[in-house]
Amino acid sequence: MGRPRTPLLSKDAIAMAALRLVDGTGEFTIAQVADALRVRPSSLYNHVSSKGEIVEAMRSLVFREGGVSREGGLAAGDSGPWEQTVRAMLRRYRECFARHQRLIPLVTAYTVSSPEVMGMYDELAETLRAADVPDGQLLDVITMCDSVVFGAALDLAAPDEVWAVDQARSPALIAAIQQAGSGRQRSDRAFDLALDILVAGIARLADGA
Amino acid sequence: MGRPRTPLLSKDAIAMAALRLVDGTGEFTIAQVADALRVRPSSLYNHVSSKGEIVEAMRSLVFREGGVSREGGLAAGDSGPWEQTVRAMLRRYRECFARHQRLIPLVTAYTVSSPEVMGMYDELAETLRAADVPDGQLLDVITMCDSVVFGAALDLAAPDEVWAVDQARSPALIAAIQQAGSGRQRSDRAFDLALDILVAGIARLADGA
DNA sequence: ACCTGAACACCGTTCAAGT
DNA sequence: ACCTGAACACCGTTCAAGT
Repeated sequence: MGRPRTPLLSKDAIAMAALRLVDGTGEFTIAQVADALRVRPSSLYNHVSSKGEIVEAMRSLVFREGGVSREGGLAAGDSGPWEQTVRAMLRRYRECFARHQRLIPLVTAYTVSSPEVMGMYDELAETLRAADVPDGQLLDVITMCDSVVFGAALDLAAPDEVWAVDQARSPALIAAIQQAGSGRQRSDRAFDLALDILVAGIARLADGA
Repeated sequence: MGRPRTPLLSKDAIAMAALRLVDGTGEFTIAQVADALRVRPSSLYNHVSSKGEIVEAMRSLVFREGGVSREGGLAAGDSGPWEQTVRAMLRRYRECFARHQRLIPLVTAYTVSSPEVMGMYDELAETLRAADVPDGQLLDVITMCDSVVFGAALDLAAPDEVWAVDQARSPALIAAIQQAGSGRQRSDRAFDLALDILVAGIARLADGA
């Protein structure tokens, strides 16, 4: 066939096709992506150099789609109360992956931080510093925020049977599971509670406790 | 060759060989495991039914090795202050994976909960209930503990370059990165801080705040 | 510059055949 | 019951050949 007059592929097009596959099945294959784009597998290598690069492209795509990389109305310069800023940022961060839950295990495998994520950390750092968190603990707090967001996202991706009653043996855990709601609602509520605890903890640090 | 008089393989032997590979390279292959055990790839299928089952076997092995599944001196019946019990449990949980950091992304892919992990959640639930955390929030708190532990373990597994100064653009983040120590120490300190925040937050819940 | 077709080394898994 | 050898369908990746 030779070269087409206008390119059939692009990195973003590849990422979008792969993301659609991951959303649907939790996995993707070079051959499947090529099929979806009506192209031969080897053609992809004119635009990406490995399967891992496609994963990175998907991560970047998801962040751009969620508006995390943009300098939006919640940027560091915002003069509002830092609690609300932090809550909004972490919520937005989690929301990105809430829409693409099955991507989470894939990006967890590589912990490379794309520029989009770094921009998010920059914002968070500015906000926390403005809230008087000591420099020496800034990175630790950010690490915990990251853990909570990623944990919440993973929790969101997990099938409902994670908390299977029949596996639990203690009365306390059985009661807890029975009180809990269904998948998405429970996960959202758990995240809200985590944000409460996080913000309260940060406030204590800022007060020099 | 035919059947040997005494079996050459067992599930645990396979898991141990695979774990050694993962510890060394972050990956494992059926062929590699077979080679390490001086056996043919197809032989493994007399003891496990898939590659995924080997991952599960590794998870189980790591927990047994770390003593998480045992009913140890820190069991639910312990009458000491709940803060210390919670701290010790989560620390022990994280420690399991600290010794096998590269296993983390693999077990994160499947979120199946083995009996060993469930036993850990049972203990945690009993402790938190005894500490007067309301039933309705028990599972949310457990979810957050899980997030923090897994996040800390992932953080431990990540290469040092996660927080690459040259990627950061804000003064606050650059300062934070420069103040932070090296890999293991920083990660340990971050986890300690997370435990502080976690325990303080739980205490607030228990007080009915 | 960009798509193709053929080829490469490797992958996980199955199963009849051996003892 | 348990290891083997051969086979299967598939995998990611490379590269000379085409336009």
